[in-house]
Amino acid sequence: MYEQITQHISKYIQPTAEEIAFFTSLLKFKKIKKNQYLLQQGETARYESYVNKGCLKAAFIDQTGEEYIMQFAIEDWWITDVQSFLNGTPSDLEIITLENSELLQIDYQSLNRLFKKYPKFERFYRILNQKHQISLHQYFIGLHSKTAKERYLHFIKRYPYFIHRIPQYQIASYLGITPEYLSKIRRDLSR
Amino acid sequence: MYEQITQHISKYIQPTAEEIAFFTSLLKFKKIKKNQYLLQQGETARYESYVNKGCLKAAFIDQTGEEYIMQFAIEDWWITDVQSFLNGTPSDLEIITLENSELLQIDYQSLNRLFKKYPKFERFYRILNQKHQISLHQYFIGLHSKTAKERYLHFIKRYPYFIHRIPQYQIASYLGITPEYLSKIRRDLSR
DNA sequence: CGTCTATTTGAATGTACTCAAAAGCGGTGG
DNA sequence: CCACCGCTTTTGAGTACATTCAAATAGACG
Repeated sequence: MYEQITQHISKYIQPTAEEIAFFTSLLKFKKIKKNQYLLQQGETARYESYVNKGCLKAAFIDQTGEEYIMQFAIEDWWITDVQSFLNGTPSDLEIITLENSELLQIDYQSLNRLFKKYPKFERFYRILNQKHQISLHQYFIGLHSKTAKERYLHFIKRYPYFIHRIPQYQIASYLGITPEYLSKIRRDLSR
Repeated sequence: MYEQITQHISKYIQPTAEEIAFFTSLLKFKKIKKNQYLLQQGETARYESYVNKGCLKAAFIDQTGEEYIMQFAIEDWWITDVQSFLNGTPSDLEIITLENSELLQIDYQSLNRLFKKYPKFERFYRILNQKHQISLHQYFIGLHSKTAKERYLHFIKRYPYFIHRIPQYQIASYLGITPEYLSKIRRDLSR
C-alpha cells in the first residue's frame, strides 16, 4: 500500500527505513467512491490527501452556485484546501472524487509531530509546496492566454492524459468557459 | 536595517539572537530606483527579495509582448520567480520596481546553508511558501469571478491600500483586462 | 431498450476588446 | 508662473469573443 508514496517521497528527500515507517504510521487509508465529497465548502480541511489511485477535483463555488474548478488530482498528486488545512478556517473549496479513489491522508497534528520528530520532512513539504506553487503559476499563465481556444490547446498539450479521463464540461469549468463554448471550440479545431 | 525583517520572521518562528545574526549576515541590501528591472525574463532568479521599503510587480510577458501582472509586493512581502529561483532555470517572469525601493536579498546557496545550520528556518520558509500559495489561491478565485467588475470590486476590497499606490493600467493588467475597460467599469460604478 | 447524463447545435445577447482620439495631470524648463 | 511634454485615464464607435437559453443528438449504464 505504501510503495508508491515511499517512492514519491524518495524523489525529494532520502528518508531512512525508520523515518518511512513513522511517516506511514501516520497515514490513514481511505477508499472513496466516485462523485463523493471529500470536503464540502464550509467544512475544515482536516487532511492533506495523497492520491494513490483515482481522480479528484477541487472547486470553488460562488454565491450563484457556479462552480470553478481550480485543480484536478490524479495518482501521485496531493490535494487539499491549503488555506483551510493550515489555518483551520472553513474551506472555500470543495473536493469531489471523479472516479473511485484510494487516498492516503495525513492530518495537521500528525504532520506537525512528523516535522518535530524528523525535520527532514519539513524540507519535503516545503519542496512539495513550492512545486504546487509552480503549477499554480503555470495555470495562471494558461488562464491568461487571450482566447479560450488558446487555453484549451495549452491544456491538452500540458495534460494530455486528462482528456480521456475527465468529462468535457469539467474541463470547461477548469478553463473558465461554458461547456457549450468548449464544444464549439473543438468543432472549429477539428476542421 | 534589520528590525523589520527580524520582526517578520519572529511572527512565524522563535529564533535566538545568534540565529538572527547568522540569518541577517546572509542578506544583501539593495537600493533600487523606480521602474528598474530586478529580474528580466530569461535571466535566472538568483535571489529571493524581502521588501523593506517600496513596491514591485512580477509579470509574465507572452509571445506578443503582452504583460500579465501576477503579483504586487510592498513592505513586508517577498518576491521572486519561485520556479527560476528553485530550479535555476530561466525565468518566465520579470520583476520591476514601481517605486524607489529597498530590498533585503538572500541567494539560493545562502538559503541552503541557513537550512543546514538552523533547520528552524526550513520551517519559516515552508510557512512562507504556504502563505504565498494561499494568496495565489485567493487570486485565482478572484480571477474566476464572472465579470471584470466583480474582479475589480474584489480587488479593491482585498487590497484597498494598492489603489492609491499603483497606476490603474497596472491594476487592469493584474485583473486581466484592458485599461480602457477598467476605466469604463469605474465610470459605471460611480453612478 | 429506456433512462439519465453529457455533448453538440443554433440564434440572440452581452461582455470585453481594438483602435483612435480627447482630456487630465504632473513635472520641467523657459 | 505658465507652457509644453510625456504619460495615464477617459470616451466612443465598431467588432469579436463568449454566454445564455432551448432543443436536438449522442453515449453510458442498468
